[in-house]
Amino acid sequence: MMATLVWLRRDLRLDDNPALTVAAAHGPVAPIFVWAPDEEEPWAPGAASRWWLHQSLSALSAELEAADAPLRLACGPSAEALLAECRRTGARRVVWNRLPEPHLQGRDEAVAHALASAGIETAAFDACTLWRPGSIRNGSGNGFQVFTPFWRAAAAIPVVEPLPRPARLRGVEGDGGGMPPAGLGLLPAVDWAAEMRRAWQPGEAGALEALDAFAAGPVARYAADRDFPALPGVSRLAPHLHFGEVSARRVWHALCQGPPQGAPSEPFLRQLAWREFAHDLLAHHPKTDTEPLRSEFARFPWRSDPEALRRWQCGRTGYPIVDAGMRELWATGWMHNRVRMIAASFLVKDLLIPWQEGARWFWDTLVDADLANNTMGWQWVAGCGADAAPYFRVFNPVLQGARFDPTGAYVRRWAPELAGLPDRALHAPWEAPADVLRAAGVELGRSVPRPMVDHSQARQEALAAYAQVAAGR
DNA sequence: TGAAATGTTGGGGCG
DNA sequence: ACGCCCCAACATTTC
Repeated sequence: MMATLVWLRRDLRLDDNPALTVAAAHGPVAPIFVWAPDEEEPWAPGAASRWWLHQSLSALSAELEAADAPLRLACGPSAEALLAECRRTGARRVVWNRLPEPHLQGRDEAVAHALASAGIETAAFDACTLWRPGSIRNGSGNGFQVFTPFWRAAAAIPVVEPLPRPARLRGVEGDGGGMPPAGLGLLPAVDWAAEMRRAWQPGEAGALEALDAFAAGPVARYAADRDFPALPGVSRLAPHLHFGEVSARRVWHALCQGPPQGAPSEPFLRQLAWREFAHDLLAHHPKTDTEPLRSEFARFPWRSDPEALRRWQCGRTGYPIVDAGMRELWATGWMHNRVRMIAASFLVKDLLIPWQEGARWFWDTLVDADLANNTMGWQWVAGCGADAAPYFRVFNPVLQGARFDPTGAYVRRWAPELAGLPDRALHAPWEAPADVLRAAGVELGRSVPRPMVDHSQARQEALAAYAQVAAGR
């Protein structure tokens, strides 16, 4: 029987994988992943994403090997690699699950066209989001600009039941022994990933373990614990979802039987819906990855300050909660969401550096870097996006630290040079008496940087800059 | 999914 | 006893 190629991209799972399921129902399956970063510009995977992708492909490769349908790895261009694989296996059909990003649609259409021209049948499926892209509409048929009404409309639409993993896969006769994941060159030349290996288990098994662990406890306390970065209060599913190691539909149904509104897990389901909202927004406004959704922000008086950007990136701003967050990001490829908001607000509102610079840094360093989420998050913080935080909503890094890391456990973990300070001094060491600093071994301006800006002054300047934009509206 | 400034209220010290 | 002031606590407004 003729084999079907399954073109895997960010659906690196066997569970709830429509393309794989359809292929398996037809006969032999030849799964293939094509590494073609040029085709994803300007958003080719960043360094942290490449590390994750390598691990995830290794896991999937082992899984598919054991299932008797070995994964083929190839380098782009995608169309050429797929055509070559069709020739090699004798396949006459290629199936895949759609990617949501607007800037990738042209590539996928071109691939489909190239395959069709060669007489190859193709089929694509929706497997990334909870609700069919474009299906959440307001009364007048438009997309939503505000989350809450989006959520109300979405929650009324049932989420498709996830598919079980195919009972049995059959690979192509005598296949195996292709290029190993290392051949793609995704790993960094210098191994900086030790902390990442400790923090994560990429791959479908790791994703399902994370889901089970979250469902078994934290989800019930999510509303209360999610804002405290020192607590294990959040799911940490984002990178698994980004690479499709578990489907959003699987997560939804694992945490929700019956209607979402009123369910104990509703606070978390709402968070999953933010991901949907982000994808919806990006689909409707494909240029917002680089341009503000609110066009008046195009004339915002941003500063260019590479040195300040650098200090923010490496966690040397002098504000402990910001620096702890930026170092957690650098070490583990992830940052707690509460801290993302604080750190992002600091870059945009205290330093007046364009949100695009922050988005680019997150893109390169986050293992869960996702264009829709990243774009929406940064525009939200900057106040120029949908459902945006009004620009005057400026986070005070000292108050936020004291409120959400009251014991200092988070700051002490990621900024250990401050660990000896008493809780009270931890979030504003420059205000501590000299003897307290000495006792803690803290030398302001040496072991610990002084705050690079005065927050209350920076806030005034941010408000003035905003007034300038608002005036011209 | 803010924070600061400003306004209001009420208790207590005190002349 | 009474009015005055101070200020904490809370509410509202403003940025």
